[in-house]
Amino acid sequence: MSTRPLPATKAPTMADVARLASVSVPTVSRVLNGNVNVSQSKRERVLDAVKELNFRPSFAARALASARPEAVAVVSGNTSQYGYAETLRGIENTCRREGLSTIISVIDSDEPAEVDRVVSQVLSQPIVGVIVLKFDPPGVAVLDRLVDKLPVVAVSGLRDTRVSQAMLDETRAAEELTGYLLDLGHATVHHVRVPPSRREDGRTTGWRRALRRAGKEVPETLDATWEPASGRAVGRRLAEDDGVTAVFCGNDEIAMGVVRGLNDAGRRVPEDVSVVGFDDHPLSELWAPSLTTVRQDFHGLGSRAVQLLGAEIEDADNVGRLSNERPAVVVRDSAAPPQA
Amino acid sequence: MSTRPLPATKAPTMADVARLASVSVPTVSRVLNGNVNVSQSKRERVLDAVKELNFRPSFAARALASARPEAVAVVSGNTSQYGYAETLRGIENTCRREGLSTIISVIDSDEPAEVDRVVSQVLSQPIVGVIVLKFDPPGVAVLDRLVDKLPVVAVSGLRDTRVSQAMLDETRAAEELTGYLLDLGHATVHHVRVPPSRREDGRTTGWRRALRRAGKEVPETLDATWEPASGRAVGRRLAEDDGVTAVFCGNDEIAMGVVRGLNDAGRRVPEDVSVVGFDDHPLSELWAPSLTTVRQDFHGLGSRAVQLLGAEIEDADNVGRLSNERPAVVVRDSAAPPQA
DNA sequence: ATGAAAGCGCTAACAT
DNA sequence: ATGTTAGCGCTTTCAT
Repeated sequence: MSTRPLPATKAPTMADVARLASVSVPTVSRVLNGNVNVSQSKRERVLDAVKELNFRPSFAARALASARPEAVAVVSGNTSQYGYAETLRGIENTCRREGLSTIISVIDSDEPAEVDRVVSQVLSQPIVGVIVLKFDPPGVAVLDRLVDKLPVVAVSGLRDTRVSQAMLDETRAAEELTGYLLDLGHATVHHVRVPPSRREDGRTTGWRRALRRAGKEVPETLDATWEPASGRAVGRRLAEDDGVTAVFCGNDEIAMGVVRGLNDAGRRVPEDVSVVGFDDHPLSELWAPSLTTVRQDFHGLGSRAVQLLGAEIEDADNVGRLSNERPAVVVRDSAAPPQA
Repeated sequence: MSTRPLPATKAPTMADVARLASVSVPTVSRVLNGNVNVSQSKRERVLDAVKELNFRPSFAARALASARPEAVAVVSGNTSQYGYAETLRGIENTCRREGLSTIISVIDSDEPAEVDRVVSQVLSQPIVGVIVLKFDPPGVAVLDRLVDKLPVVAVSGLRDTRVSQAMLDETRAAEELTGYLLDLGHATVHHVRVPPSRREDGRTTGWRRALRRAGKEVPETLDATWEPASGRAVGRRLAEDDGVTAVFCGNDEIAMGVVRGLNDAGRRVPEDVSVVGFDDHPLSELWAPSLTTVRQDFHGLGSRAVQLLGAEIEDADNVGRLSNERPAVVVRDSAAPPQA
């Protein structure tokens, strides 16, 4: 029952299969790689032997001998974050459909040692290319080191001309969302930032642009961390300022925190102040009030990244391509016209 | 700028390094694998050559030649789920500290073809062992196929005697949480289940046990999906029954949905009905009312799984071990004594 | 259609 | 301390 076939009987090799089927090793290889010229009888014997021995080809040996890698590496930051996780799923699904494995390397910080470790790990693997989720500084750092070494596709919200890139046009979406708030009649829109990947996020840029274009005052930005609770503190602070009637948050989780902080201080949403988020987190619709936000198709984003990588590999000139898509504003209940 | 060194110049091999440093290949290998007997001068020449050529050892070749794998495979279901993602992070971090890579295989369904694919992918990799997240049927199916083939550690809430296992004692925790509700004075506690991995979840078992032990009536269970929105529908349904004063939900996201559904129907939480969840999701504290729940240390769970795997590899007798931990009830605002 | 031979890039004996 | 020789498990010529 709970005993184990002692020293984990060594995995069978192709030679074992060949012996059992009384054929040569290359014949086994031919059978397993589908296609070509093998007589029906031998094919069957081989298949039987494979089944009997429960043979699995060694990924390492295959990669080494064929020099034709069949995996793509993905470098990602915090995988618990909703957007990351969904994008990863999109990449994984699409790769699978293309017959590629995905090897995920997680990177937490942009310290040189960490970046080194990840770069090494990626480059030492038999891969066709890399997809870097560069929403954050570690991602950016890794990308910088990988560019021009092998096919790389970046996934992010900001354009980077050195590589092919799958994007969600955060800037335009943020501009649109801010515009929506302004159209509702708000005098200006305050902005709570999530930790930016470079100098400035697309979300912040879009917000600023919308305000400028409308000739509105551009208030100081407030900063949140990735912790939803940090939004709550910001919400309380915001509640102290009567001039605040509309707040655009860097993501939905922060928005939820801000709503809560505002409520703590006795301000109602959306009656006293409108709050909008970004991402369309699965809980946004359930939140009270349900959150007006921007829907981002992260899963599709991952798919597009894989397709870009495929194109780049097929044709080496297919580099520096852009696959862009504008996220859609989702109007729900957390934003309303300002009260007289 | 945006051009690429044409046909991606072939990666340098150890032989290239050896040539450039005027030493033999094994010497390069010795330098790179740390330790032993290499003269200072040669070591330096090798290191310089490595740097100049930007050499990275091939993972495949190394695995093949040394037959000493340095990766662990992780089989996981839906990685967007909070608990999965956190456990994965724990595994990843701990493996990294042990110098192991992690290879993640995602499995969505328990269809035989899918299970086959994942099993093949896992077994063809040069790995020391597998960690299976068996919270759901696909995980269970994979585990069944992998047992006795190589070191396997299961991660879940229910005991499985065939393998080593890192657990969170959901049953006891659920019992405790239900007991807490009963102690508050509720006549009984209703239960909304999340999709179970086997016949019955530990959460459900613990709930039932607590009711039985207190001599209370055991109401019919209600079912939710993994979608938080499904909880909302359940909440509305629950609101129709005046006998419902306390609800234990299979996870926090469902609990949030249930609260919302109850509110939709005009019932207040916790005044009219108490609602508790499970997991201590990052948003639970922010929810209004903040959710009474059970904190699960998923990150630690992942760590423990890796340690178990380590122990099993060191000593083949170290099989079938159990690393258990009881999650802690977190009292917040969504549960209160029944009114009148 | 099939087998023999060579070799992928590395590590592990074995010499010296 | 260092080089030489094998070989990991597979794929790929190249014969036949």
